[in-house]
Amino acid sequence: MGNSREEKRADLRARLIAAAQDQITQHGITGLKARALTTQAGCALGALYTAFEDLDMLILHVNARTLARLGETLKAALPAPDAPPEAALQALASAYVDFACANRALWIALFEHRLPEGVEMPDWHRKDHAVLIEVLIAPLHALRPDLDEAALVMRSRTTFAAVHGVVLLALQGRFVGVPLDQLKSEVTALVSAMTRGAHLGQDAG
Amino acid sequence: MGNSREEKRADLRARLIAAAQDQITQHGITGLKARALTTQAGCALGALYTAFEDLDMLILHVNARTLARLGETLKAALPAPDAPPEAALQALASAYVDFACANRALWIALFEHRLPEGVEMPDWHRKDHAVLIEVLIAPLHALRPDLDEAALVMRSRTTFAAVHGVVLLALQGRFVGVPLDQLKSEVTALVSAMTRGAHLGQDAG
DNA sequence: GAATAAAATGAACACTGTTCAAGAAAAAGT
DNA sequence: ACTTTTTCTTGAACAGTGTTCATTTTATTC
Repeated sequence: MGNSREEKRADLRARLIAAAQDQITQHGITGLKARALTTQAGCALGALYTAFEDLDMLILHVNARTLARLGETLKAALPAPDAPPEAALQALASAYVDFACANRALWIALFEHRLPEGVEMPDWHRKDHAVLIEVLIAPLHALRPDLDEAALVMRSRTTFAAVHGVVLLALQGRFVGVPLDQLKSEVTALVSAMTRGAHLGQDAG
Repeated sequence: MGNSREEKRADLRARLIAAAQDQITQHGITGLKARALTTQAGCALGALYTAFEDLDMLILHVNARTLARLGETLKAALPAPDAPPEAALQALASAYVDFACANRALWIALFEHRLPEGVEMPDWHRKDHAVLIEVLIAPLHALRPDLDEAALVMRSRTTFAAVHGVVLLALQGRFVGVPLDQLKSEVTALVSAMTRGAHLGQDAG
């Protein structure tokens, strides 16, 4: 049995990720503490640092899993490819709101967690974020066939960020945020306006 | 001289707020440390807690000043009241982007700072956030005269949050954020689309 | 100018994330 | 099967937080 070492190590990492996900779900990202985490995972405090570089990297693994789930949710929400682009964008926005509400603390962790100053995000995690915008390119292309690939990528980021901003301020409970019971209708209205406006206008991309 | 006490106390508070603002500007909100702060303010560590309840409340005072400056910037950017609403919204968005870029760390502090779980924002600071949305009501009313006051307030929050989301992800340097050199053009395009779409459509408010 | 009240001080405390010498466990050698 | 060597695991100790509070210093009052 040459893989007992690796098996144990993989098991420890999995237990730590699961415990971290549970702690974030229960107490938010600021409530994630190394001691409570390792106790729940059934290992010693120091074991955390044999499995991951530090707490930040563990959080990145939790975020990677959340992003993967979110990506699948968005893809599942896409209507048929020949559906009108408005329908696709509304379905994606609706699925995004639903996911954020149903996975509140984990979703907020995606955007509130910040690496220490000077620490760059590792490459393996950068790509995980692409799921947020890649599904937008096809409907936006249908809406704006005049834009080239680069402009479409930019417009995807902007479109995502606009919807994201509304959801974020609402779920953070900010004073200027929309109340939760009006979040879906406001997002629908925003996507509706953006879609009609984009359809209509041919601004400088 | 009965006011020597109060004068000193007010001076200490002012020095602490100024030092905190400077520290946040230089090192971000996570780089604000009680010891460095009090050293720069020229007082003892414990003096901080005679002037403010805790560090969080001091940050709220810094944020209040930032919001006041931002509010004046937005009001100064407003065109004449009879200007077309598109022009007003574009001017406000442009001023918002400029302010965020020119006061990056202080602006980010407005939205990245979170009170400890269970601590509610004090009343005196809640109202400070209103400047972000109150300037939007008039142009949105011109754009959508069919909406009542409550719906206009909601639409103001949503419109603000949409622009805010694009600026936030860009200035945080998130992977899905728009690059800084394209931020203004993308925000312009977003406001343009939202404006035309709102002008056109009469969705359920 | 003494007595009293108020405020400033910084060492000490409680709680973080992280490290590392010491011990336990596994693998290799004979 | 037992020893040796390597590897991994452990949790006490460390460095860095925000916050408190007995003590000292300062301001006000009589």
